[in-house]
Amino acid sequence: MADATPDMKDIVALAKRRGFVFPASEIYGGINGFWDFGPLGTALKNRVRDAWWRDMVTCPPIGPDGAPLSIVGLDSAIIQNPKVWEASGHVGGFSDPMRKCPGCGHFVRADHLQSILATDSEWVQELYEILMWKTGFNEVSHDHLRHWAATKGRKSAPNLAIVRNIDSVLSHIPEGRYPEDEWAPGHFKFFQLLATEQPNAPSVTGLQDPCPRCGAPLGGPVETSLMFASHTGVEQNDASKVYLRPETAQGIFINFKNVLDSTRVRVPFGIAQVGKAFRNEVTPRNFIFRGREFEQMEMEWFCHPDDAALWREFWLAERRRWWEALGIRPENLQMREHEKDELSHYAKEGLGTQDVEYRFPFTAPGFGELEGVAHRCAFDLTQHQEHSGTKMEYRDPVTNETYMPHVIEPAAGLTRGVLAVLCDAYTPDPSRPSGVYLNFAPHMAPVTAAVLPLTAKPAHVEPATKLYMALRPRFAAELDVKQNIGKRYARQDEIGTPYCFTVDNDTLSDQTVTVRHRNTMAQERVALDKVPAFLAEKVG
RNA sequence: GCGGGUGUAGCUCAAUGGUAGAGCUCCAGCCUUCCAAGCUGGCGGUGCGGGUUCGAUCCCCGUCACCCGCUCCA
Repeated sequence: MADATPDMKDIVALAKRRGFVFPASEIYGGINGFWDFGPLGTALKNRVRDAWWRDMVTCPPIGPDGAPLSIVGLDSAIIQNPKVWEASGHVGGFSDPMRKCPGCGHFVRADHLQSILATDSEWVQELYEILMWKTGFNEVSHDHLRHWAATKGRKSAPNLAIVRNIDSVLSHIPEGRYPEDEWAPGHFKFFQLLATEQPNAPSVTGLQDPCPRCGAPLGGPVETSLMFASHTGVEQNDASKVYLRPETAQGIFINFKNVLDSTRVRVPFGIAQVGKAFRNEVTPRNFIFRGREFEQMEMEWFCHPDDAALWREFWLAERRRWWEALGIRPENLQMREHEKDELSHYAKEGLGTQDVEYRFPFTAPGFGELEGVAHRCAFDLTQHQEHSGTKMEYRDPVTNETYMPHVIEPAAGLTRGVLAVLCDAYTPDPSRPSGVYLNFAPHMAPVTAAVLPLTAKPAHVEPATKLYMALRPRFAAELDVKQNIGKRYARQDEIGTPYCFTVDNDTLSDQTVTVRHRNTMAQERVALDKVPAFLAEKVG
């Protein structure tokens, strides 16, 4: 929508009502993080997927030098040898140690605790203000601390040790000036002191870390993992443990040599794959935007390290262009460079990552990720070479140079792509009976054409059936006979069918039908035998 | 994982500690020459599990799902 942002509730309701997306396992109460695609949702997803495959593998873009790129397809197993995920860094790194607060139940990432305390804690901010104002961070005053703990601190940090037991905590906080000391106010250790009642008690091992929200001493790190685990074979033990892939990319890297040896590709070239991936997200949210099972469209572009910058720029532009070609409004798309500290483990050393983002209704006015274009360097091939002992280096047949190729990875979310296309098409229109229509680009619409006899009389149904049979082999066509014409138009509006062909009495005399255009509701007449050509022109 | 909210038919909503209703949709039939029209008929429901009660959709507890806000998002 260029104007008002549509309501996500309405989109979810329409998606279910018309068979795009259903809650998974709905009759059993559903299951958090999973969704089922209905008939039209499947059709739409296939449209997006097929467009990607066509534009990546069947007919890849023309490269900077004017020659078509070389990209081949792959479909690897969802379950791989577990060593794949150790080598890729997912088993070790795809988990964040979390710490739980026994006081308020707050869950905080262990490695972010200091920065969260420094910037996102209400009670720390209060202390900052008091200490800044009173002493400029240079001095600890028991009077100030005592006053805060007895008043404001009771509300903002009720479980902080100094609030619960002022005298005991003050007794081990030295008073005075020590600007360079690590205990100085503003340093992490100072807040640890405030959170620790008896630092030397035998039952307590050193200083406590306070909860940013309530001040209670945080519990130890809890191991979490975003990896779905399963077992191969009927015996379930550590040796049989396997993982469902959290990304399709590794299937490509571990087949790098196979593809090289079995096809005639030469660097630079790409390997593309579409498939399911699984992540145990902490909080699945926002409809199908973040599910625990989702689908990816990933292409790994292997190139000479010296050319990585060139190809990165190429793919950044190309991928944004591609999303626009799906019919998504350009103003709802943006590119965003990742900050240094949000770069993935495999992209730390490279030229950075940029996302293609879409303005989803639930992120508006902000944007949410559709696709990431990452410079993975030689990280993955190097890791697999080390872990597997298989040489992954590439020997250029012309120059005889041997090197580890770098990888530019455009990794797109198919599931998110479907959501973006759906949201972008959703167009409320109070002036029409359905109140809404889906403004899909004609080539993306699940149903391209509906053939509608004006009445259910044989005189109308017979020519309509004939037309439908002519369209069926080439186009996603529907024949709908039942109900009055208005209801049928309304239904086609709601599922986003761009063209309806209606057979009426005039058809019988002059062999023409009306074409009803979805967006304008305008009608024009077209000869029966010209309908296939009409559609072919519209959907390419 | 935390806090708040919601949960009655496919959808929108009503009602009551005592047989759960309407409109629209959908299906069948009639009628109908272009935008959910009209007539007749039909399908279909209290998220799930406990508890209190003679009796629970309503009250209580738990659970599940969704929404909002946190948190998280290699």
